[in-house]
Amino acid sequence: MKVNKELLKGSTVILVLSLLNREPMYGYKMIKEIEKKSNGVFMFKEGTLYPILHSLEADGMIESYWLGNEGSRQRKYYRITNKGSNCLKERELEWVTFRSAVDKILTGEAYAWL
Amino acid sequence: MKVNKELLKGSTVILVLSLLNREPMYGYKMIKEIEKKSNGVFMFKEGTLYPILHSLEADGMIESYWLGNEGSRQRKYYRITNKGSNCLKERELEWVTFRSAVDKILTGEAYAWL
DNA sequence: ATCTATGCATCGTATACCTATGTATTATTG
DNA sequence: CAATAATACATAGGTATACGATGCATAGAT
Repeated sequence: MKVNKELLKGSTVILVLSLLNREPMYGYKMIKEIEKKSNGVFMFKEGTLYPILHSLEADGMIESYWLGNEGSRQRKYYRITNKGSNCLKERELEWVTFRSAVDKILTGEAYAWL
Repeated sequence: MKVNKELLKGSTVILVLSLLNREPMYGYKMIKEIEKKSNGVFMFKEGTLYPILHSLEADGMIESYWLGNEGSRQRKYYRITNKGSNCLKERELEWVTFRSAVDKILTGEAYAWL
């Protein structure tokens, strides 16, 4: 993790949902994808990701199914649900709001939108 | 708090240091300033801010001094130290790194800088 | 044959923000 | 003038969450 790990808190769910919103994927692949797409900034640990996936599934945000290409290893794929898709939209808005608020304070700018 | 409070984690220190980097300030004022500058997105609680201030002071990032304008109420002002100023620079870089990494994943873009 | 990478999973721990609470002063308002 | 709200500092305890460590198993590389 290149950045303060505390920064990551609160962003994990949106990152996972965003990945699954593009295509169904299995856990291990997500870890690699997030690392790749973030240029190594985020390196999710199994102990971080799997509990999130289980929790998102319990909340009906994602669904899982086992898949194995003829005789090969079984992988547990996840796909996003409608509920999860809606949740993602809210979270994206939330992220933009959060990001501008931090930027505003860091730049010393007040009362300006985006 | 308009956004998921978990998002805030890891950003509190940079917000406090950034405020104090402009001018010395006392705790209660910081809470109001952060709320105002973030357009109400961040509403720090006393239970959040004061422990952070004490911790930053213990780490030598900020210094405190009591000040009361002729007979008025005493306020505990904090000013940033050189160490704190350097820390802020690192944290700002970290924030930009984090922000672009999240944005990259949300937009699905890979291998692009800023 | 051994080591590395893949792939899923869980438990305990540390961190850190919030809630609740306490105390005291100053300003406002009926 | 009394009551209330705002100001101002502080801390204890609860809770959420990511991480470290660990375990198990298969597949590929050397």
